[in-house]
Amino acid sequence: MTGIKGKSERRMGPTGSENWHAMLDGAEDILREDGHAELTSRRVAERVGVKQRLVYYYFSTMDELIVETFRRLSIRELDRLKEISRGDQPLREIWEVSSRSTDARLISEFMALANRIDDLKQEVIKFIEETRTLQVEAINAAMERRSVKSPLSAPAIALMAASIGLLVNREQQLGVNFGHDEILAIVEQFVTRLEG
Amino acid sequence: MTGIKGKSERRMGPTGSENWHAMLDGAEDILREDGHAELTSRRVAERVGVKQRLVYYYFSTMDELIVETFRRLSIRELDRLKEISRGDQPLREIWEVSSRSTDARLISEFMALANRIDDLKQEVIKFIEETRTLQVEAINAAMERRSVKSPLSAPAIALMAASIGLLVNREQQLGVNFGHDEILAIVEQFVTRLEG
DNA sequence: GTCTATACACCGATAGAC
DNA sequence: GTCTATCGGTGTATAGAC
Repeated sequence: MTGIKGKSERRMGPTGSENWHAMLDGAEDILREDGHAELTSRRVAERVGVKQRLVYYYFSTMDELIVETFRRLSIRELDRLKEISRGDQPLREIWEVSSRSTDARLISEFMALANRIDDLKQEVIKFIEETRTLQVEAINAAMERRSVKSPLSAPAIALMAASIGLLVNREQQLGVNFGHDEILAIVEQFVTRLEG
Repeated sequence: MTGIKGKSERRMGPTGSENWHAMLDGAEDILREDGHAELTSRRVAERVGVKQRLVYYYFSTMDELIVETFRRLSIRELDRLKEISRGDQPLREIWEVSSRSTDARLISEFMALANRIDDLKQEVIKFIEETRTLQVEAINAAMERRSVKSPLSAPAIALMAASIGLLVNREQQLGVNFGHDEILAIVEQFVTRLEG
C-alpha cells in the first residue's frame, strides 16, 4: 500500500496504519469537542503526539484528512445500520439510533464543512442515500414479515425518523425541550403499533 | 446611541447605523456563500468597501459581529412569523416557510458557530423557543377557529414541521431527494385536512 | 518513516494620527 | 468616524536531513 494520492506527488504514508487511524481519531475528537475552527494540522499532531509535519505525510491537505474522517465514520454507521436491519424490530432500532446516539454536534460540523469541501459533500450525499436505502429495505421487510400496513410509506417513515431524531437531538444538546415529550410519545405509539 | 459595549472600553460606532447594517449584510452574505471559515474582518471590510480597522470600530470582536448578525436575522424571522400567524392558514404558511425559505446553509453555519460562541448559543435557544411558542399559539388558535381536531398536539405539529422542513431543505441543497415526494404529499394531505 | 526548520499568507486586535 | 501602520500569533504546506 502506498496510500491515496494527493494533488502532489509527494510520498505519502499508508492508509489504514496506526498513525493514520490515530490522526482520524484526533480529528474526530477535535471536531466534536472544539469545532472545525480548531481542526488544524498542529492540533491533530499534538493530540496524536507527533510533529506537525507528519500529518502532511499521511494526508496531502487538511481537507483530505477531513474527508477521510467522515468516510471512516460513515462506514462504521452503515455497518451498524446493517446489523440493526437484521433484527426483528428494525424500526424501533432505527429510531433509537436516530434519536439517541446521533451526535448532533459532529453532524453540524460536517454539514458546515460540506458546504466548502466538494469531496466531502459527495461523501455526505452518498451516505444519506445509502442510509435511507438500507432503512427503507429494513422497514419494508419488517412490515411484510408482520403483515402490518402503515398509512405512511417506508421512505416517508425513514425520512421522518431521521428528521425528528436529528432536531430533537440538536435541541436537547442546546438545552431546549419544547414539544419533545409530545413528539416522543407519538413516535413511541407509532413504533409500537407497527412493531409491538 | 453610543452602541453596545464590548469587553474593552474602546470607543465604538453606533448600533443600527448604515455601516453597522452594511457589515451585518456582508457577514451574512459571506456565511451563506463561503462559510464561516471565510468570515474575517478583512473580508467583511472588503465587501462593505471600508478598511479593516473600521470593523473593530463597530464591533469589539468578530464573535460580537456574528452574534449581532444572528440577532438581526432572528428578529426578522420572528416578525415574519407574527405576520403569518394572523392569517387564516397559519399551518400552511408555517410549513411553507419551514420547507421553502429556510436557508439550510446559513443554519448549518450558525449551528456550528453556536457550538463555540456561548452568546450565540443563548440567542439560538431564545430563537427556537420563541419561534415554537408563536407557532403553537397560531396552530391552536386556527384549530379552535375551525373547530377541527388533530390527533397531534400543536407542539408536536410545530416540531414536526420544523424538523421535516429543515431536513428536506438541507437534502435538496445537497441534491438528494430520496423520499421527498412521499413526505411532501403526506404533509400536504395533513395540512389540507386541517386547513382545507 | 519521522524529524528540524522554515517560507509565506492571513488572522484578530490595537495605537494613535487626522 | 475613518484612516495608516503594525504587533504577535497561527495557519497550510514544503524542502530536505537522518
